[in-house]
Amino acid sequence: MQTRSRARPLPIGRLSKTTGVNIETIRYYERVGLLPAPPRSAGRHRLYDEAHVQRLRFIRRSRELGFSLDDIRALHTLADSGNVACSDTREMTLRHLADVRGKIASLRKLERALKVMTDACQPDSQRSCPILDTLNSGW
Amino acid sequence: MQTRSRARPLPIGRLSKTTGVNIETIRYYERVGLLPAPPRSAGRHRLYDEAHVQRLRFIRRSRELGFSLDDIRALHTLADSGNVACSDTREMTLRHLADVRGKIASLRKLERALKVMTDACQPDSQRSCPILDTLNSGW
DNA sequence: CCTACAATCTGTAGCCACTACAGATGCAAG
DNA sequence: CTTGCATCTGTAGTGGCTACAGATTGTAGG
Repeated sequence: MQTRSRARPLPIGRLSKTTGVNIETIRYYERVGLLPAPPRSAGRHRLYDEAHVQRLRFIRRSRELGFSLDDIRALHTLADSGNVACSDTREMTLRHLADVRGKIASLRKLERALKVMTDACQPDSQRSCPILDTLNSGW
Repeated sequence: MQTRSRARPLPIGRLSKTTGVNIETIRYYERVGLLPAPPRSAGRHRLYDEAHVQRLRFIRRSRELGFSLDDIRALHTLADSGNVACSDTREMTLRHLADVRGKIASLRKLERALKVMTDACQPDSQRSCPILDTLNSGW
């Protein structure tokens, strides 16, 4: 196979397709310093290589796990620092996990409250709407 | 008791304190047409009455239940329309409930993935960081 | 009545993470 | 060389606030 030879660089549209990240988002990541600015063609079109593909996949996966762009910047710094930095990433991830669990807990509270309201709101309760009553007077 | 006499109007700071809504947020709600513009003093300071207090409490409670400002506008319209509109509010609330449940489900997926990562990342796994490995190569 | 000082005013800009244009170029296939 | 898609830059919008700056107003104490 010849894929070990230097791969030809990808324009932004192909990078977008292979990584599943929107073109506008890729340019946004470059603007905010998350993805390094690639070299350009003579006509100023961006030309990406395999390292950019890896970097962008890292970013996408981190976003899917709910990390903020600041978190991802920190993860990049750790990953690039050479030393393993496992305890740092672990700490970040645990913080994020705690955050996610907090969000789940408050959404569950919400879910329960909304369920109580819709359960109370039956077609035969005609003289007032329990949902509006709740919103008007608290619960 | 004399509280049945016409209550004296509240300036924005008192409205903020009695409802727990930030002053800037109150003005924002007025700007986006969620809270009706109150009468003003000679010096253009806003003067709120009891109806505003009720309206703002309604908004705050709806926000706490996760309704968007657009949802709340719709709820106000329904509430003000005179007829009970129970089926409409119920439908809105059910939609919102489904949305909340969807969010809970995806946060739970996230939670599981993050837990797997932090569990794999033990102090004795020295040669590479499982978290960074996951972000680099997928899972 | 005057003076402090607190409260409020308007208008604008920032936050996060994108997304959506407009209008001007570049590039590659036929 | 033409056609038509891809890409370029720059700007503005989204939701739901929040944070100023700089000017005015309201009010309590002396």
